[in-house]
Amino acid sequence: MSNPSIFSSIDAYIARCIMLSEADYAYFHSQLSVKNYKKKSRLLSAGEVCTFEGFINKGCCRVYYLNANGNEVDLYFGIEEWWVSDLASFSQQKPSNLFIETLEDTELIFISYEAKERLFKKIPSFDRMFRLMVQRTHETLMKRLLSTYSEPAEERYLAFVNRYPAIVQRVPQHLIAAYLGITPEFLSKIRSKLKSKNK
Amino acid sequence: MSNPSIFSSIDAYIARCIMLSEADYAYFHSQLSVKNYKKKSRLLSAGEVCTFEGFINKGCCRVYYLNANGNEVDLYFGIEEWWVSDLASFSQQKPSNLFIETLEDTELIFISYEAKERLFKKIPSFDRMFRLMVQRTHETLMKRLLSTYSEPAEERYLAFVNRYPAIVQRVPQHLIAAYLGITPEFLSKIRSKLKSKNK
DNA sequence: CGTCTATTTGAATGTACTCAAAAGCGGTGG
DNA sequence: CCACCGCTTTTGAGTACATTCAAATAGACG
Repeated sequence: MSNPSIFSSIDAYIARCIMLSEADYAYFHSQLSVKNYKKKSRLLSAGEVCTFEGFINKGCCRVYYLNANGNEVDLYFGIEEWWVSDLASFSQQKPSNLFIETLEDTELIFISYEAKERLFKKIPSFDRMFRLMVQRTHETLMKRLLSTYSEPAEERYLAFVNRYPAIVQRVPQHLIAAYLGITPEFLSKIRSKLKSKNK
Repeated sequence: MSNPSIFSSIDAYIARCIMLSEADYAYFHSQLSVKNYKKKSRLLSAGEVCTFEGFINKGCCRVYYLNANGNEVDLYFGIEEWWVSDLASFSQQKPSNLFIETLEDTELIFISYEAKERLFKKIPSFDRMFRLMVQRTHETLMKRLLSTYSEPAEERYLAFVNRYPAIVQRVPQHLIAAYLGITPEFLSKIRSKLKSKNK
């Protein structure tokens, strides 16, 4: 390893789920690769098979979908300590429907499909780690789905701001609209309404 | 086992994901329990900790959420070979936000939290099985979220009918409306519009 | 058969969208 | 350092999708 601390963030992430020996960590690191991207780099396009799960060491990405009307819908934004991937495409090695791109200069730690399989074979507790990870994502998605069906856009926006204040600072507003499933114009109107309320 | 074939459906389900020995299956079965419920039985209420994952051997259930306005939103309907649970509540042993109830007389195969942990310990490939299971659910949820943001209610209804024809037959229409995130009145209007179209 | 619940229909309303145009903001080059 | 360009955000008018409320009809079950 050129820089002994480059994996410190991902190691800390792992350590919250499972216990690994020094040797396990060394093997884990041997299966990873690190890469830097400029702002607005495309990491995945719909139609490609997603070849990686990427841990954001530094930077910001968005994962989005292009619907039949040509509108982008943002699935989520990732900052430090988030993973970006299309799990469906990656795990089944089939073409993706999603796009992933960087919103800032970004340093990613990659794990490939083959490396992940090797990891599962050599260190079975990674099965558990990734299961817990997917479970958490699942819970988040479910809550989002429920709030979409239960709350008007204004409340969903407030909940988003409240839950992801760091992301609101870093992501342009029209992308947040695309995440909330509303038009940028409408989000702007919501914001101006909220502003006049709080005065 | 009183009835040697009672687990045949769940065994077939498992076999699609992982390979198990006869002994493994025997142990697996020893960790399960089977229970029959009448129509409209409540299996879980919001506020309770979800103590089980339930595999539907026979019957039909719904998993739903009660929002702040007192409206029910259906997360999904389960028929034979589906699992019903609140994974977030179950896996973290914290109070649920969901309700689960039967829509027909239903036979469920239960696995408790402790039994599942024992299973993971004794047969680690179950970690993999449940990871794959959550991954599939994750993919389904994601598609649903995207379609909610991309398609009007009419198309979502058609997609639902197309994807789950068996469920449409068995679940009352106002619950399908609650799944689609629309009012029963509006679903009725969509249907009558579709009917006049296809004549 | 009667009761209870589910579905349909209609009118009025509201939330969010489309389209168009103006204003703001950030970066880049002269 | 300012001017300009492109992109983001705001604002407004008209429209569409979906809701609410109310009432009528149809179905299911004891």
